[in-house]
Amino acid sequence: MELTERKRQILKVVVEDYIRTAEPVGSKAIAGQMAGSVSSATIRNELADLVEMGYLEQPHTSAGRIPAPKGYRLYVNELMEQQKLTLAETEKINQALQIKLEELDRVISQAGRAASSIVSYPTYVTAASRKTLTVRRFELLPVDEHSCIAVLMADNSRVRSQLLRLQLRVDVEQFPVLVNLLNSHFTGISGQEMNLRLMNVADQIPPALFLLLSQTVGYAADSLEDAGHREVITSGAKELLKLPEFRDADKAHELMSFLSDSKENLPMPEDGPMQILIGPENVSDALKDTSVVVASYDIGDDMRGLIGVVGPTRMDYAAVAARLTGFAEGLTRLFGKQELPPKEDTET
Amino acid sequence: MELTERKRQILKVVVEDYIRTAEPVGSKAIAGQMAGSVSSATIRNELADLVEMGYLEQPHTSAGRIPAPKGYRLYVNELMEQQKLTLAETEKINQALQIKLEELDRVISQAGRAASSIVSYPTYVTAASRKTLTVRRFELLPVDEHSCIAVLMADNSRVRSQLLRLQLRVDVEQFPVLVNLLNSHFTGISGQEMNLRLMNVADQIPPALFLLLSQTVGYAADSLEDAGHREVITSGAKELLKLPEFRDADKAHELMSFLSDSKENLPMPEDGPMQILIGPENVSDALKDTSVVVASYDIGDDMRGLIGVVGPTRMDYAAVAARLTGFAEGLTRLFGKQELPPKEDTET
DNA sequence: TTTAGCACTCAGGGATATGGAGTGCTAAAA
DNA sequence: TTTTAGCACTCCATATCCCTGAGTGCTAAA
Repeated sequence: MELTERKRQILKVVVEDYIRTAEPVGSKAIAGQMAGSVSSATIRNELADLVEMGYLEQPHTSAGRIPAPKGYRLYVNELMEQQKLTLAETEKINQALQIKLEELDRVISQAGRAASSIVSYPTYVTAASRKTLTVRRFELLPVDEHSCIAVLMADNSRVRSQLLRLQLRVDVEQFPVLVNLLNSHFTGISGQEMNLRLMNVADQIPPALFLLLSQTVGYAADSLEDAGHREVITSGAKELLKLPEFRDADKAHELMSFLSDSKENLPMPEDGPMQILIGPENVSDALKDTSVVVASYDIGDDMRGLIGVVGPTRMDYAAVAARLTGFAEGLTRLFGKQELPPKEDTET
Repeated sequence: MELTERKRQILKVVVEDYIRTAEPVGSKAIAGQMAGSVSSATIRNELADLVEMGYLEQPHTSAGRIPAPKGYRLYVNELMEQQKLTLAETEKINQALQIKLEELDRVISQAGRAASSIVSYPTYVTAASRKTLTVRRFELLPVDEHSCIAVLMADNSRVRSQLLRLQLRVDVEQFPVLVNLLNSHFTGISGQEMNLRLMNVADQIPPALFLLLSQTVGYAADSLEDAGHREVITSGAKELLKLPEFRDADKAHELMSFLSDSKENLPMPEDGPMQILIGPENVSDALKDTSVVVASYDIGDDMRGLIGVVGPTRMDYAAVAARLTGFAEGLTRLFGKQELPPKEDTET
């Protein structure tokens, strides 16, 4: 059977109506919205065809039709009109992005919350490095005879520091030696490699120094791993409760547990700036009845972040996609504006 | 009317039964649990008295009784038996506390999640400094001509660092001068005072230096404020959905919004190691129908943290109190074990 | 190919029974 | 004076039934 232009029109109306009302839509309502060009009886014939072709579903005889996943897919791919953000919405997004730049992960989590409040669905955010991070520079600052501060700067210009406890006493004059060693042999390599090289120098320097060295390297390796790690932050799960499809507490609980526990399983598509996953297209079972819209944004320094929205299959794809894209662009701009990850001074 | 011992017994049975089942409890059931010493008719007389005295309530004629807030209060104050944790539970708590010590706020949020999973109610956690923090030591490490790293160590031994961008070129030789100035004039004082002193030195040093100085001081002041700030982290809100009293999505949504938005209003009692707030005893309207159990724990360095549990008025006070106390003690131990906030090395 | 008409289906909602848990009260027993 | 058994009464919860209205599928005419 052929998918005529009229069928497509009808499908579009059904999807958009159902997105709005969450109620099955009937032939009469469709006829009304199609400017009276055809009668409801004709629509009914078309609807029957669309059901047969798998684009629509019927909860029971004598109910209206609701879109099937295949119908949503067609809608998203071909029927959906690019929605433009109103000035007010753009404004709102930009306002939400007036984040004081601090720790990267804080920005991420704030961004998630802001996004969630804008699309009013739960969101998840993540930032992942595209290439493995390395340390660009080490520094060790003696504090007292029991401790010193290790400072390291990654090759994405992020700085971390940590107080280290000295297991064995280390002479202050030895510090420059150690720092030299670190900077000459442990920069520009991955955490694993660091640990390997550590073995090589084990018997070439005194034990006290080696202990401190391995502490520092251990800290560095951990930091790198941490920064490269795909931490996922979810927010706004409570928005689910507003939706009629999650008024059932059990369902809501199930999805919320999934969102807060098994974050590794959240969709992380690699291709393109935006992707929409509809119902059963999701791999995770918990998401089989929901749809996910994911957009990616660029952080400087070869990092790439993802920001996703989880909602019912009947979510307003056009609106969410537009807002999310706007948001991702905003984030890219935000991070692009300054290569270094520093703060903006509040006053002075 | 007098509150006889038997009335107290009955009250206790009612509270505990209701906590377990969330259903009004009737005279017959009570008689059964009181080892048959009296008949249900007698119980009924007593129940009527207890209602009159305000300890119990009756949803409607011909229903069983449920505890009134006053009844819970008496139960918590006098009737409740100190519950001892089983070995398995202690074990579970200790296991949950095997947290790798990293950033303090991460520990806090992890602790919250762990606690929530143990008591299966939503929790909130916070850490607040008892006295104002100050910087003990400053350090500035030149990176290149556009940037340098500021490292500062607070008087609670926590170390933070940040890449600073140089607005004006600063000669490398000037760095020690600046560090000296910082360490001699800006240590041991609060953030506000720092900004004041900044004014005083404004015209005594070259502009380039002053700019960097004020950047550093600004960063320090921010960090101190941040650390002293009462950030509240909530977790486990989804647990609410399991409870019959929150099967109504609207109610659940309301409370969850409160938990995630208006964190400042969460109860922060100052007295004693533990406190229980029952229903209307809560100040916030959103908590009028819920109870809160809060325990405090000691972080070293004059810091004090709070960990609270939010649940229905019918929550199992004895169990929650015991677990929460255990948890708070565990946290105190955890922080006490090592004055310095550093990590334990994972390997080597 | 489209439309009007008509019989048919089914979910949702309101009204109406019915069962059962639990009470309050009274009068007798301890 | 306190406790207990007995009994009538209350009221929620559940099930049942019926009805309405929206919506369909089909047929026959335009």
